[in-house]
Amino acid sequence: MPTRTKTLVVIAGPTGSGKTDLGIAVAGHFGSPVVSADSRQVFRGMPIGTAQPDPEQLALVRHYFVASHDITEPYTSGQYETEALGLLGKLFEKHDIVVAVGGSGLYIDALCGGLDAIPKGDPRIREQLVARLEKEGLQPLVEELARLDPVHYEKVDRQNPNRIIRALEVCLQTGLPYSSFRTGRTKMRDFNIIKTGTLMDRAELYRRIDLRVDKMMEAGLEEEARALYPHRALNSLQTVGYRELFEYFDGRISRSEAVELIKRNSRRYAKRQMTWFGRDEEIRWLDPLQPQAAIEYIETMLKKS
RNA sequence: GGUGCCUUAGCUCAGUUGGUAGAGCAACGGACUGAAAAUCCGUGUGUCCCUAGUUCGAUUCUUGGAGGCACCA
Repeated sequence: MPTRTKTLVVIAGPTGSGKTDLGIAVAGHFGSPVVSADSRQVFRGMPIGTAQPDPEQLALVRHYFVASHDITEPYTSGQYETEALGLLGKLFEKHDIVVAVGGSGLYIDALCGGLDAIPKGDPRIREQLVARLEKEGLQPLVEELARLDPVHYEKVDRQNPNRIIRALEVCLQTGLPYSSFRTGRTKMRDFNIIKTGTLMDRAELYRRIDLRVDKMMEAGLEEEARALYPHRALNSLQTVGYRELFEYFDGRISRSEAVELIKRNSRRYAKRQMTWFGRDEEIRWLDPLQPQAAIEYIETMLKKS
């Protein structure tokens, strides 16, 4: 096995926990760029609601996958794996250390361990399945999956339309069961990975989230959302902070209700992130407000490898 | 000061003809392989304001108190 001299430092964690600042402190210290692993910050036109690093922060450290894609592009975790891996190859030509910062657990897993080579869904097949779901309900689709892929049928969450449709579209498209693509193996990367996460007291995190939503509103989130309203059906806008404001624009809820819902949904999102990252035993949990301690930990790990 | 009503989960409240209680929201736990800030599953977390009675048994009835609201002074 070749000696791996390059290292990816991962900073994961829930929304609002201080990943961006910590990432900049760490990357700044090592003279590294930051590769974002965030399924919403990749998009252009939504800087406030997705809490992208601001221009000042972007001037300090080079960032990738921030405002890099158009909202009309149906972005996926698989595409992210390919693009981020390609980019890392280039970045490692000039840097020994690259920092990945992000809250999308699936994206981080795709980057660190890889996704299986399962075909991306054909949009037409997906459309048909969604239409059937709306007309016939979930049950017929579940039964079809039981026929086409009894193995996956046993394991899958049969009440989750997204999972059923995804598995079915692969079966229909390839003529092979979805489960036959699942290897259960993690891909070996040709770089070292130091995985860290931002750990924060729950009450403190929620306070910060609530405060940040108020600041987003002051910074013009409403106007940002209004400009995106025509695109509200896009997947990129199925996003906390926008959906709630769209409801307000539609007259379904008041402005202050929208703000409260954004806070609540951000808290729930943070909780889901904590559940995801909590089961990753490779993550070393660090205090995001102590960048110096984080840097020391990373340096210790670098010496070991 | 007087009269009436109220006090039950984090919040708003329901309820128990006396057998220690339940809704909504909030919250909490979990799942997750190309939609993942998405999607889905699960869970009541409680000095029933305090006190003394009546009672086998009081959150429920009675006495006294505390706090709140309304009206009358």
